Amino acid sequence: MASERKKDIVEAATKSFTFFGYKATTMDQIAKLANVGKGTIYTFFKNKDELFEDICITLIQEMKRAAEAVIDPAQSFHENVHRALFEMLAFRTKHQLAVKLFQEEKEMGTPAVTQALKKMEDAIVAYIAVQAKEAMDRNEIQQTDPQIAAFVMMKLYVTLVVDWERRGPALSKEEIAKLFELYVFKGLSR
Amino acid sequence: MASERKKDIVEAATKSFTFFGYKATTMDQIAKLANVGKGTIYTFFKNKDELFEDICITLIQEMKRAAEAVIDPAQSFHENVHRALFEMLAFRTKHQLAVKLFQEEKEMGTPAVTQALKKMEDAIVAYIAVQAKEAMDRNEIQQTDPQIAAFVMMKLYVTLVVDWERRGPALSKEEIAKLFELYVFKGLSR
DNA sequence: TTTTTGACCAAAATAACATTTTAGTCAATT
DNA sequence: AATTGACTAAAATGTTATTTTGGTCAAAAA
Repeated sequence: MASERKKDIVEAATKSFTFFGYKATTMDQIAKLANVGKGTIYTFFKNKDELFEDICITLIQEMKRAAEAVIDPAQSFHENVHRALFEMLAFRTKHQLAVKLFQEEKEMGTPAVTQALKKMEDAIVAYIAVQAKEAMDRNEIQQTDPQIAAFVMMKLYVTLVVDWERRGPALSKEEIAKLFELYVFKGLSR
Repeated sequence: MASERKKDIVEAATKSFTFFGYKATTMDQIAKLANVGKGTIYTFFKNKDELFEDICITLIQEMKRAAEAVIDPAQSFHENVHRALFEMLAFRTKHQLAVKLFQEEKEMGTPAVTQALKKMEDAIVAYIAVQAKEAMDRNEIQQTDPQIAAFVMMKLYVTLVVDWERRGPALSKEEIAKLFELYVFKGLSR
């Protein structure tokens, strides 16, 4: 089993990316944190970017797994969106990496980070789109472009969770869930 | 009537800000474009930033006027939002200044521009919030936080008009109106 | 042999310094 | 009283020197 070291490296790198961001994390730092010679990192990963991408892919997978753990195909799309939403709100407080990357993207615009976030966005939107399409085929929700529906949901999530904080007091999980339901499912019409 | 010159200056500055953005526009350039000595600008405006703010305030006022020209208090909130939305989509193609500032903000992060856009956002959200509040009081739409409702509408507008272009083909005015109605008023539920 | 290592190197980032550009002033001009 | 453009200090930009960092590889360790 050669990859106890690989695990150490990935763990150290994840910690460092989470605390300092992509740019401020050096390969020497990762090596030191992992108690490994720098060269060892390069036996597992071609370069810094590939190591970073590997970690991002893991993050996406974990998000997916977390969502799938609460989604019940027997339940309605509406109910599952609610469950997944709460799961993501909980996930967020645990996995600070995405939060840190979001921040680095906005205030430094590091290319590798921009690219990584784009991929995450793609994965999330694609995932929601599939669920939405299925719900439409089951005639559970209105017929509309599933890609756009997924994109709008993701953006609304960011709007309520991240953007709103700059205008008013941060919203509680319950408030976010209520508002998400209002705008995505019910609409303002009476 | 001393202010034929002031008008020239404001016109020249508006043109330059629109074509080159805030940072790439110099006071010398504005003076030359307006056929005016540079000092003259400073008899009307304390500094570059104040001149810029003045122009931004005018833009906000024009947007407000354009919206109010199509809004009919006798009509429903729903109908008025539809009208205002179309007016804004038309307005956008005319007044390229906001578009240019949006771009400069995203790719350069010029502080003065960030601040100006924040003010525009505030003005727009405040305006929509008042309309939404009135509609709620008339029991025309669901009771909810009008500030958040306004914020969500503005963000949805940006999502559909600007952000979506990076994922799929730009949406037509009609498509945008349909989607806006779907998510704000009707909701996905059947 | 295979895996690990850290001194080593080229390239990139940063700092230090020189040069140019620009916002804003004001004495002279109209 | 209004206008101007040469002028200045400060900011931006360009240039060069210095340091940092990603990535390599011959040697050491396993």
